Amino acid sequence: MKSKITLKKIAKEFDVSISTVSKALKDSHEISEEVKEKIQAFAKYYHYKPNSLALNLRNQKTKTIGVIIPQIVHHFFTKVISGIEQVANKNGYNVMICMSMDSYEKEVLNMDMLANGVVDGIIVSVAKETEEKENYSHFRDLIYNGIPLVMFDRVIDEIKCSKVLTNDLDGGYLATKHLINIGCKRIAILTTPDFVTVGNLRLEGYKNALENSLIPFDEDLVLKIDEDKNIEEQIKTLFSLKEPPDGIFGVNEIYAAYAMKYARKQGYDVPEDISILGFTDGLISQFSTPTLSTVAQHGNTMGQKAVELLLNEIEYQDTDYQHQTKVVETDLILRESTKKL
Amino acid sequence: MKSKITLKKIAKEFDVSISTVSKALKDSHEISEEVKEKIQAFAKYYHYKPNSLALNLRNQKTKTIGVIIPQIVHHFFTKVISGIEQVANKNGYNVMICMSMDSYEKEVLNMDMLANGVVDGIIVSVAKETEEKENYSHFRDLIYNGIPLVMFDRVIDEIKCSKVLTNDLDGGYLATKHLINIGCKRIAILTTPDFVTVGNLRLEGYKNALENSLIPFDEDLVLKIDEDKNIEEQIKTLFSLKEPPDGIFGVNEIYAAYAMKYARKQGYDVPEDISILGFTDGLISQFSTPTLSTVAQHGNTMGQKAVELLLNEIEYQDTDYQHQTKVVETDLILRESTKKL
DNA sequence: CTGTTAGCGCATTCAA
DNA sequence: TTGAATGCGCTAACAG
Repeated sequence: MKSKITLKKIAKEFDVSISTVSKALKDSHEISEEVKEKIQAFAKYYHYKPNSLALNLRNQKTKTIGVIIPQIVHHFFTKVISGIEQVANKNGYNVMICMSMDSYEKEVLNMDMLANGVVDGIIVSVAKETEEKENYSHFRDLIYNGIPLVMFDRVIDEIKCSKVLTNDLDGGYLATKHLINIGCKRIAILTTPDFVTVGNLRLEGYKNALENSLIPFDEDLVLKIDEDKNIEEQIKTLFSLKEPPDGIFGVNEIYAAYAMKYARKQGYDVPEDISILGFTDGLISQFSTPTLSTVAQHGNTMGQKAVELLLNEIEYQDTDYQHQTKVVETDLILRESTKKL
Repeated sequence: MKSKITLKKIAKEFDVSISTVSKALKDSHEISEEVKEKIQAFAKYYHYKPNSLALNLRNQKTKTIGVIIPQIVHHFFTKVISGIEQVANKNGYNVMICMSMDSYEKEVLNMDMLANGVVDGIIVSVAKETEEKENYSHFRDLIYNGIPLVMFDRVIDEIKCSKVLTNDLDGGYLATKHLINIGCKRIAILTTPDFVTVGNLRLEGYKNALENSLIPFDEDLVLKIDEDKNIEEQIKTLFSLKEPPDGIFGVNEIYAAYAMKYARKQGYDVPEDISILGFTDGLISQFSTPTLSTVAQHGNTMGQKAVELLLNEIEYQDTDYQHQTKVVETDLILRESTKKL
């Protein structure tokens, strides 16, 4: 293995000091043309590149931002990351992605690792387990240590930092309202357990829409999916009701897809007998049959905004910068799984 | 902003030397119990964590591995990354993910950045543009500089490094053979442009299967998709043939899904009139209607193997370690889009 | 025009 | 038992 070329080695080669080399490579006017030329030529020939670690240590910054997401196998997060990459790169920053796998412990480990000088700032979408445990001290530590933090999508209200979120309340409302408008009378919602904030907000939006249309809320139509158990089995209960639903709102596309699959298997026609609406515009929605109407979440935009906020904080680190919360609106994308108006 | 606590600060606090603190925190026997105790307590209270940059610089290693993938919005890559994370973490390594966006330039930039001391080794799946340009000097430089490199899925034969690949040839064969077995007479293939190796290999497998069954190869049934153009339009040509296909093999699940969508729109019954088979077992395959039969690619396993190979190389860096090539076999997953045997 | 020195944060060898 | 010195690779202020 050839070890990398360093200033020191170049210096030895020409029998000059390290700083001479450093300056020569920066094309400093302090150095004679002659020396500069030969040093530059030599460096180029050997593909000299300053060692990032040394630079980072010296400058006390790394020009990279860390991202911690629960799962990468989710289309939404994948879109967010693309958005993050785009604007980070444009601003000369690199991106380091870590996964918490929705585990509190892994989230803490990743944060610790990133916080120790590895990145200039961190973007997080909180792990489910962290939301469940409500143990947020690692975020507080981070902020206390002066490392800029931006949360997106799954955020913690109590933590004071910039945030980017989907208008989940509104999204839930939009979805439900649309189902009502096309004539659904019994609208079920497939949502997450209570501790998942975004699920809760979408549920709130659902309730608001019902109330707004004077439709009584029926507890039986709320199904909180436990992902550790068989999802189909859980959906079954909905269709076993005395009065089964004629409309279903799934708070993510997987739930909606499962519901649609089950309904069709039971002989329901979608959307004639039952309309189904999802959340997040992923590939499943586009390729399922019938294609799935859904509330689009604009993951790309969220990622972009998150970086913008973070870079602001990184630059204004000393002055007292005001934390901001950006809300990204949702859109209804109507496809085949819901009846036409 | 409170700046992070360092050995220096602790040293000043107790009016001892930095090295004393360093040793105390390592519970060295050289330091008196008394001093150790108070220093450790202090460090704990202030959440002291050694600065990674400094450690890395000193140790000349970072305990992180870099991954460069073309796109993150692909289910396959997402699975690979999960596999990589799993075994990397288990071995105390962190993972840094970069995207080349299938661009040669971004691939080079990312590699340069990772190579400058940021990571101990790199795992790559080559960008399309790089395959097209056949410009591989950045890989050679990397190897020349002694940085371990492992390629997966989209690999370059000429570059000498460890590799993990899907048995694309066999996968293509399996898929085609199955279509033949269930009675398809005119089997079309939806593949990539020539320069994409994996597409080519799957096409080879397709040809082999035809030959093996004494079915003449028909150029008209080979459609090389240009992703920059409208995909549906391109698929249309296949169905406008005098003798349209009764079986379609798509070299990835998107192509297969598009084909199925189009066929159904034209009134074909899948699988009665036409059988469709994809490659890569992603979400689309599972949730489309009918569900898509496919050649499973085991992305997770590939990721795991890639890290294993890389870690080997990192450890045996000085000795002359033999590069290995691991082939991950494919499996046929039969669902509803192909006729039963 | 060139070199010396100091420092970023840490670990380690050697000296006291 | 403690500390001073050295080095990882680099830059920048300051001397010469």
